[in-house]
Amino acid sequence: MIDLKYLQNNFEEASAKLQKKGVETATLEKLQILFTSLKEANATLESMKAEQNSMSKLFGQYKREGKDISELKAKVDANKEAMVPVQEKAREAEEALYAVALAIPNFPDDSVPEGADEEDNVEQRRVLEPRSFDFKPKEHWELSEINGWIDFERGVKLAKSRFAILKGEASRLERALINFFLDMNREKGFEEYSVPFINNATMLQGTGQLPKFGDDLFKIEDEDLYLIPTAEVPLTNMYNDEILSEKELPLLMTGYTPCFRKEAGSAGRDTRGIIRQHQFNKVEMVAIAHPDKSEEVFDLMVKNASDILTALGLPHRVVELCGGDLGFSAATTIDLEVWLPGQNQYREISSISNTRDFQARRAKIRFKDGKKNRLVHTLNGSALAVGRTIVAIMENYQNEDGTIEIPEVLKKYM
RNA sequence: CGGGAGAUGUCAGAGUGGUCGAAUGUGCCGGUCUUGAAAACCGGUGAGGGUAAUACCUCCGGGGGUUCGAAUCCCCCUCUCCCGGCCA
Repeated sequence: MIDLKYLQNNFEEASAKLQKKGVETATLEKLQILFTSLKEANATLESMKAEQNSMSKLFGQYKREGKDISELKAKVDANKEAMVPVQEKAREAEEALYAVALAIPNFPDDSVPEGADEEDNVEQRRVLEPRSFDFKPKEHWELSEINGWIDFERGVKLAKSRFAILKGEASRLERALINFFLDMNREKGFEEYSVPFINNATMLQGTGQLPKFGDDLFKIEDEDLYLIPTAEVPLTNMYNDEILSEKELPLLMTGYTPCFRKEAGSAGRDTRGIIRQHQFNKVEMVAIAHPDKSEEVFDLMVKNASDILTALGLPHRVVELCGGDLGFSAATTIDLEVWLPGQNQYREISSISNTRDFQARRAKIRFKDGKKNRLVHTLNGSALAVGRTIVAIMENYQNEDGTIEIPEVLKKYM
């Protein structure tokens, strides 16, 4: 959630920032009005409560002294009755405020480039030269057919469209990649965790998926539980509603989980192959950092993800997302896009974001800064998306006959 | 899933209608003592809102109720522990 006090005191600046993300000023004006009316309602209610409290104290005193309480009782009853509508108003004001506030995206950093969509993202650098082929490289789903690696039909039979089965060497490659990623992350100081793949609504709200993006989640029937769309949710929320000590920061975490996404808005995109599935595996990095240090943690995470791709010999580019392409919770995001010769384009394989204090405010993650409690910064990034790495290996390591070489660093894992 | 017990500050744990945001111990921070450390002793130390700062308001698992007044009484829910059932 954004800082409402900041919005109130610096309205022009705040609304200019959010314009980068396409939030209309009218929405923010509405939010500001709701915030003001909540404060007013609370002020009225609290003074009435104060009066009620002090009269109640008197009540006890009168009784002890054997005084007549009938007049006091009449006053206290009247005040109590008068409080009912005020209380209702305050409750409504709060509900109305949070309904709007929780749907406002994070402020982008000042450094974030202007732009409407991915067309306006800014390429920072390329790593590794794409290999030149003396034959026409195939797409991964064609290669899958030749090697019998992916069973799309039976995946659909088991669940529905956009579910697939990996077979034999492909399945072992997947397992090898997960281990390789976890080992690389651990070497950089990320502690490994194995977490629940189902989280409750409070946690989903903490990281920003709820309430606005409930349609993208698989919900467990009759339970307050959801399949996680990313390990960012459990890893970040491990510290939900906690106060950390400054010396334990930064907390660097990594974990492998499957990710479940309805992707309600993606009909028709990447329908062929395993680029976009309802279930995919991912190894995630999450960091909880001191607000003054989150920048360097962010750089570490970007470097780590890029180093993993380099170790695998996969050409990629580093792209800074523009305001319009930035996710809901992110203040700044770097995407790593891997080269897919079959598709003849770069495709996202990792997304690394600093959410600043946006998730921390929602999830109430703080640390002791001397005597005061301050919000931490939370960061997350893939290292890496496993399914898309398989696609990248297939397309980059293919031979003319359609067979696929296994990258050197993975051989000891298979 | 059935039976029983419970949920209070970092943790342990007292508190059964007003004097309780809450004893005591522990942890943590600061100090005295010490060459230094430990021990001992002294002081400080929950969270959120509100304010220029006070005042003030809210929070004793969550929600509702009784009462002038609820950590304390009543109802519902969740979770934890023990016993049994089932089970990787």
